[in-house]
Amino acid sequence: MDKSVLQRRGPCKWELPAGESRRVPVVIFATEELLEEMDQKVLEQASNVASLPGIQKASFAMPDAHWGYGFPIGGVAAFDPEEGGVVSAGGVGFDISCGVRTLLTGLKKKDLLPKAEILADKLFEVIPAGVGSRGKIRLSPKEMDQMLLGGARWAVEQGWGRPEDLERIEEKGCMPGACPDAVSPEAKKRQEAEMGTLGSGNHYLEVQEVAEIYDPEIAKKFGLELGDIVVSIHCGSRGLGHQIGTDFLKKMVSAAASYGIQLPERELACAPLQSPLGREYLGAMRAGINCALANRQILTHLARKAFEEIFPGVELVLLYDVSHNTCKEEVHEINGKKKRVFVHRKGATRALGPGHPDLPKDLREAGQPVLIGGSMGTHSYILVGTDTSEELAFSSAIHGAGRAMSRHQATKLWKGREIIRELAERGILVRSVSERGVAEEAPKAYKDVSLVVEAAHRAGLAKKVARLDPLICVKG
DNA sequence: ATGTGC
Repeated sequence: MDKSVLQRRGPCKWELPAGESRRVPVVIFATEELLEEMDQKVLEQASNVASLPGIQKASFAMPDAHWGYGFPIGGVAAFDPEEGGVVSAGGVGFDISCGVRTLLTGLKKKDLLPKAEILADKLFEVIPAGVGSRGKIRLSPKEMDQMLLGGARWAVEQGWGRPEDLERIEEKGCMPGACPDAVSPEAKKRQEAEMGTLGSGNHYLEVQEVAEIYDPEIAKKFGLELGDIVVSIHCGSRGLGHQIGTDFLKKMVSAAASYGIQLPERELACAPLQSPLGREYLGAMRAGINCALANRQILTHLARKAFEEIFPGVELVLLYDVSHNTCKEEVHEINGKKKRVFVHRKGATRALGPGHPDLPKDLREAGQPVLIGGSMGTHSYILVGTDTSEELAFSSAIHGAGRAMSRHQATKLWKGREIIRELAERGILVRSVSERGVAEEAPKAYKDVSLVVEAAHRAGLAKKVARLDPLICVKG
């Protein structure tokens, strides 16, 4: 990125002032090094977002930001409905409520290693993965609507989990305000057999080791010790979320003119929060959030079954579940005034600081666990929300590394089989339905997640707690 | 990300 137009506001904070068509400044959080590597498109896209009606405070880009559809991935933007604020399908992303959850197992690495191969095989057997993968669950139209209304709470009621899991999920596992009627029949049809499936791309289920602890006090509160084995699941709302995105993008493109919104480009398609289309999208998107929460809950149930077979009596306890593709109604202090705004986080994680009332009681003092998924064969991180992130970026932080090259480029450079062998030599067992998928997800096809974590930590967006290293990776 | 796109 050409940083000559930016003003430095701190060691990890850069600003493009409001002006031209920008109603608010663009704020990029990054080290100088990450900023220089960042795609110029991030600044263009964040600047376009800054021109949308009703935007509050600033158009933000996180240290892991990269070029996305309309809004940058790693973008955060809040809109006030009273000031003509908008909601945008491209501002949420196609994989609605894609996110990460991490489960504690109580096992140590030495317990796991003798059974790692057999556990990898078992997990791969019970977790359907890959493009278009189908699970064992079939939802009738009535059940589909109940799932879209109830999220992970619905899944637990069906027997796929425990009530205490819900305490450790945003919105207690059920996003209010979902409207199944706003979800197209086609979207529902695509999801009929996809509950409890992992999908493809960078979605995974990993068995990981707590490899380093940076904040012993918080780690203890999270139940994390060095050498502990944890399970992380990264996936989203599958075909349903994707179809909702597709459907509403189309609707928002054709409606923008009728709402008198000047779009700097078509991909920024949006609708006023107070318009019928805006409300309809919010209802559908919230249903998509519930679909993702239910999906991760069912995958958790499947992982528990696999673990029970290999390690009888072992209990998988949910540490936390975060979403990183959402638009949520929240109260934030803006210019000294508490306001009700709609915060788009696209490839950005909510990161509530210590004491926030929305946190479960036993985590409130510590702050929200912020789960940062790595890519296959690389580190993942657990961070915690800070006191400063509310003021900095509506309590938001990074979500992961982000790609460094295209899928196509990656498949030219590597063969899946070789990647699997190299990872096995490093003690990482990969199970995947697609060798090409493995090549596309090669560790070096991604940016170094450690650098973006360091930048988020230094910027004050979230604080480092622990690093996780993969041992088993189940992929699509 | 996606019943992948060129």
